Amino acid sequence: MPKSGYHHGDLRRTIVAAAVAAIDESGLDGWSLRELARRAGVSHAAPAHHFGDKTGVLTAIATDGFTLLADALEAAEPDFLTVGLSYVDFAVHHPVHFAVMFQPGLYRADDEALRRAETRAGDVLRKGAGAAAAASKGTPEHTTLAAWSIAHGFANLWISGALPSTPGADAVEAARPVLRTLLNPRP
Amino acid sequence: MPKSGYHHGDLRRTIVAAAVAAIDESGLDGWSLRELARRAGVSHAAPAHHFGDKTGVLTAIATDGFTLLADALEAAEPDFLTVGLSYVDFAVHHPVHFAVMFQPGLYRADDEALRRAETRAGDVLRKGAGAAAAASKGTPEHTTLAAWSIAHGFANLWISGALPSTPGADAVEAARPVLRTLLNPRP
DNA sequence: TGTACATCAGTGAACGCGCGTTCACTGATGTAC
DNA sequence: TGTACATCAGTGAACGCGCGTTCACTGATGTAC
Repeated sequence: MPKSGYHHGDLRRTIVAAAVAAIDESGLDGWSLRELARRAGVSHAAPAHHFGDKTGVLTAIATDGFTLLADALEAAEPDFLTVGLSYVDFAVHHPVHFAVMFQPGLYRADDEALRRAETRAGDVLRKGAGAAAAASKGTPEHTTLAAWSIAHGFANLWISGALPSTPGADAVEAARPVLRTLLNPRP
Repeated sequence: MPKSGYHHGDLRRTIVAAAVAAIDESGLDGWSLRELARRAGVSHAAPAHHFGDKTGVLTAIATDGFTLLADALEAAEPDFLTVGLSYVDFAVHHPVHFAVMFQPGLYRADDEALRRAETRAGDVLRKGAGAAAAASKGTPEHTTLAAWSIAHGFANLWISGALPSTPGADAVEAARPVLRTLLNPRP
C-alpha cells in the first residue's frame, strides 16, 4: 500500500524489488544502496535508513526467497517428483532469490525472520525429498540427500547456462525425466 | 619463476592467486584491482595493465578452474562414482574457482583460452557421467544429466553449508553413499 | 470533534575515501649487427 | 664478445567519480486528553 507524501508506506517491498531487479541485471555486486534509492525514487539515504546496509537488503531477499520456496513446496503433492519439479520451478523463476539464499555469507544468517523462513522451507523440503526414500534401496538419509542434490544441481546447472539447452525450453519439463532417473530401478 | 627487479616475471599467477585468496576471504565482490596489487606487492596499476579489468581476472580464474577440473577428472577411473567423487573433491577444495566457473556472467565466456579449457573439462565430464548410463533404465542423456546434477548439487549444498554436516567431516566420504543412490536398483 | 504532542520514517547537504583510469616514465629483456 | 636499439611489462603521480555515512531537519501518523 504505497502512501502519498513524505512517508513511503511500503519502502521495504519497493527497495527489495529494486535490489532483485538490479542483481538480475548486473549481478550480485552490480548495485549500491544509492542505486536502489534511484530505482525506488526515494532519497539516497532511505535504503540505509531502513535496512542499515547492503547485508540487510540481502537478508530481506533471502528471507523472501525461503518464504516463497516454502509456499511453492507446500502447494505440491508430497511425492519426490512433484516436490523436486517445484523446487526447480522456483529456482528458475526466482534465480536472484535462489542465488542469494545459498550464499549464506552474503546475509545475516542469524536474523530472526530469516531463520523462521529458512526452517519452514527446510522442513517442507526434507519431507518432500524424504518421499523419494521409499523408492530406493539406500538409507532414507542418503536418498533424501540424493533427491535434494539432484534437484538443486539441475536447477543450478540450468540457471548457469551450463546445460546444452534449447533456447526458450521449459526447465521443469527438461528436469522431469532427469529427476525420474533417481527412481528408476534397473529392470 | 618470479624474477627480481622491475619486471615481475609471473604476474599472472601472482595476481590470480591474490584474487582467489581475496574472494575466499571476502566473497565475489569483496575485492578491487588495487587490493590485488597490494596483496601481490606490485604497483596499483599493474593488475589493470596485465588483465584489463576485473572481468579479465575472473576469466583467468575460470580458465584455471576448468583446467584443474579436467586434470582431476582425467586422473579418475572412468566410472560414475569415481568421477563424481572427484568432481565433489575438486569443488570442495577449490570453492572459489568452482563458484566463478558456474557464473558465466562474471567472465568473458568467449575468451579463447577459457573456451579450450572449458571444452576439455566438458568432454571428460560427460564421459564420466555417461558411465552411469549403463546402470540405469533411463536414456543415456537423462542419466548423464542426472549424474552431473547429483554431483553438482551435492557439491554446491556442501560448500554453501546447507547440509547438516559434522564440522571437519570429509565431503567426499559424505558424498559416496549419496551418489551411489543413483545406481541403486530397487530389489 | 478538536488540539497538543511524541514518534519516527524519510530528507538532503556535506564529508572523506577508495576506486578505476590516464599517461608520461623507467628499466629489464631480446635481437641485430 | 660488445654495442645499439626496439619492445613492452610495470611504475607512480594525478584526476574525477560514486560510494557509504553523518546529522540536523521535516512532516506524516498515532495517541492522549
